[in-house]
Amino acid sequence: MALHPSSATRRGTRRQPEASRGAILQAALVEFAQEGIAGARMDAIAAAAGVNKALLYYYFRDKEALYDAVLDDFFVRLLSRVTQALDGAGPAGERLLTYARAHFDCISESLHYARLFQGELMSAGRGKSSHLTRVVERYIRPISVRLIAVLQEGIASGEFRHVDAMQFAPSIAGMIVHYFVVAPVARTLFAIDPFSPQALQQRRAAVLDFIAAALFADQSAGVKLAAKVASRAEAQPGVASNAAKTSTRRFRVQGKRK
Amino acid sequence: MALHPSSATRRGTRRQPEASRGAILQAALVEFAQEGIAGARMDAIAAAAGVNKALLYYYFRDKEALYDAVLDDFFVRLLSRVTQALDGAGPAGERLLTYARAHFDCISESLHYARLFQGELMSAGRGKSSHLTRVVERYIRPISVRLIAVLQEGIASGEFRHVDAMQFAPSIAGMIVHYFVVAPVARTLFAIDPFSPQALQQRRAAVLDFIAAALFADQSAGVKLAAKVASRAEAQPGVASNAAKTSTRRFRVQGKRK
DNA sequence: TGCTAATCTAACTAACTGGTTAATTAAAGA
DNA sequence: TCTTTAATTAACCAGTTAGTTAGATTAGCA
Repeated sequence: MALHPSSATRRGTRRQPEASRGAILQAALVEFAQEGIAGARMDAIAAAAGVNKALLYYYFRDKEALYDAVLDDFFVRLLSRVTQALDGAGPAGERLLTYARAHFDCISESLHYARLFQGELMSAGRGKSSHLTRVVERYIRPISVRLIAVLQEGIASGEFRHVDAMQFAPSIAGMIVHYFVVAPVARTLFAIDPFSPQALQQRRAAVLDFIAAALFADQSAGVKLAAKVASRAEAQPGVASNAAKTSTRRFRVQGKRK
Repeated sequence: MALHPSSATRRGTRRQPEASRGAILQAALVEFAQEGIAGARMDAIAAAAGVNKALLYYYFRDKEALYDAVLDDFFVRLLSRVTQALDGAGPAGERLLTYARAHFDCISESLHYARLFQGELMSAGRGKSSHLTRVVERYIRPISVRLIAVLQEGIASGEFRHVDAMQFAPSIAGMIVHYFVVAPVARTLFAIDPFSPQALQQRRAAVLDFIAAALFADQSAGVKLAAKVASRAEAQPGVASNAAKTSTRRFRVQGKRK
């Protein structure tokens, strides 16, 4: 993801703050997803982004701040997209399946994020992780609240079985995310490319089918609806830009720790 | 997990190879689960185990070998227990739900393992991870083969819906494992202890219910069976020893890498 | 043209980390 | 008792790695 891969980059100045910041963010995403926050190397990120390592500290306070920025970059998109689905019109069943599809699609479009987040979950383990707490409060809680509301709505209307929404909501999310995390296993187990367009499409259908079959009171009607939602054409065409939405203003807090 | 927490340990020798090796393995499990293979510190493991760091290298070739040993320690148990369930007697539905319960219980009994494995999945990311390949071939493939067989048996007999077994099998496993990974989220989101006995029991019931509802052709019969299997009393009482099953013989391969 | 602020880098450092070595201790034979 | 060997440690080392610093380059502006 180097900025000027081959061109004789006039060193010492490129004067492209947006591009630099974006390149750093993108490189950091890949590195963090692959290695985890502990395994990620700032040198590697800088090299992949094609900038000097010090520039990372110019734009981001430190490793942790860069990590937070990468997380935000994804969750902002996820939240907007998923909320749109959950707050839409139509019966609870349709909204829920539309949400599931949106969530799935959002991850397939930027494959690194699933592993990135799993990594964060790992290190969160025992003690409160400030990263995780932030993400939960800012993004996951709003999603969760809406998702549970939709579930309860469907249960009340008799469209869904009488499930425990507090249990069912994370189950759904888990079902969606899981595939992307386990992909390496699938690769060696079934000797396939789990991220090929066909594989992804097939998986998406299977996930929606699974959820619908488990949730709807009228199982066969649910399954039919799931198939419809799964095969629907893409709604969002471009989804706008990736990163570089926050101001380019660099960081520059001369607060030395310790 | 220090060996002799407070007693004036006669330094220089404890002459308890089994205990030392076990303490190292246990400490390594906790550290690896919390920090990932990259974040784990050999010094920290040694300190937690109450032994000198060099002893880690006496019993295990290097960090990676120790990591492998920790993984094996869990998967050996999981494989035996889960295989027992899948190869048991009775109709496919009962065997499948029994398997799900065994898998869930196996993880709840040693909570670190879920995160440990997720960590491995993460770092496996792109390039083939030798750790993961080993685990897949030795443990996951055998389980997977049996699980798929049971699924197909149930589908053929009409007990299950016509699902894609290759998709459904990982979905089940994901459903089971997911909770333990997402636990940190649940902790901050719902302000509960996701590992309390009640929470675990409740979750187990929900997982079995979810699976049964999605899988059985006769949904209500499946759900009923799931409830029965979930509330069944424990089968295994002690499950024998934890680690220290492999010989104590230390490593001592003077093969320097590089 | 010269000043100022934003952008960017080479070179450095202090702390850490995986791994090694040589020595020490106790138990088990001979 | 003497010797061997398994178990264990203190002290060390070489390679990394997050983070810093001082300075260079350029665009824009007065």
